[in-house]
Amino acid sequence: MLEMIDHHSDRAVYQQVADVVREQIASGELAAGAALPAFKTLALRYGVGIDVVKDAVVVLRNEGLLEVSRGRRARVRSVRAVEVIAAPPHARVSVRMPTPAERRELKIGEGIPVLIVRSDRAETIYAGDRSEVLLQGGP
Amino acid sequence: MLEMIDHHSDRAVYQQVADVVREQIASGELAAGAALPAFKTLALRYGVGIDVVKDAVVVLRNEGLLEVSRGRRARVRSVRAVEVIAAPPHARVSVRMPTPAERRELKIGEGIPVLIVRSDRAETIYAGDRSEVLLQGGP
DNA sequence: AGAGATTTGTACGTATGTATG
DNA sequence: TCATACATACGTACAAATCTC
Repeated sequence: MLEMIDHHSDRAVYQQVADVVREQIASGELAAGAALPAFKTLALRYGVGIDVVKDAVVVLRNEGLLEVSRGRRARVRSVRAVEVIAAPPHARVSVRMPTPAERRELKIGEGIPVLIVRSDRAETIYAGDRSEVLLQGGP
Repeated sequence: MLEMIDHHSDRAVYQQVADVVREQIASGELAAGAALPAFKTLALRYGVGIDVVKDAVVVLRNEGLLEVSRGRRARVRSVRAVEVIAAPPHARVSVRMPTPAERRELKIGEGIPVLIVRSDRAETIYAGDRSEVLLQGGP
């Protein structure tokens, strides 16, 4: 396993660790809901410090791939049921990361952006992992 | 200034530092394009370690509020010109964080999500800080 | 153009706190 | 109760990019 990490590469070691885990998620080797090995285990496996593993996990959490909470293993984020939002003609849809207040109110996890739908008067914000916008058109 | 950080609060110190800077950005005290003080300066100002400042900056970078690069001060991200994307009726719009490959190809900064527009056949991905989607109106 | 100072990035070490199982 | 596991926070050191003179 140690061959997978090159300490002399231009790419940072913690990014290399993130790359390996990201690929394992993409390939299905780590399925949705699966727990990662403990940080300490990963650190030993790849021959790096705990901090490096922690930094790699932060990267993947901020990509929306992992759910991390204290006291339990990091888990591959499950795909959530998506609610389809109907938007009227002339509505505009944009995206950004939520503020901490929005994350609390909408119960949005780390690494999940929000969808913002603006019509003539109203502006509504949706959790990006549970919503998608359907553009209604026609007469 | 030290009164702003409570080392005995339930809220983590690095989150408190992030809160202070976030509020300075929101209030305009730190304008778009403005450089933050050096990490070392902030650490002294708030009576915390360098790592705490670094962690706070990572939080704000991942919220899309700061641009950070080696050798130069962190800067408040400037609002970018937005290109309006016309989408046909029945197109669906969703959002997520980009993969590293997408970040490279579309030149997307840290903390910036992508907009995904799917019509019957095509799926197109746009940088979330430079694009918004407009539904073309009816007849 | 070049040298040196500044600043952030990365990596490792250590310790303590707190939630989970 | 107890062990496990992650979060936080202090420290140190060096590398690499940028800026200043």
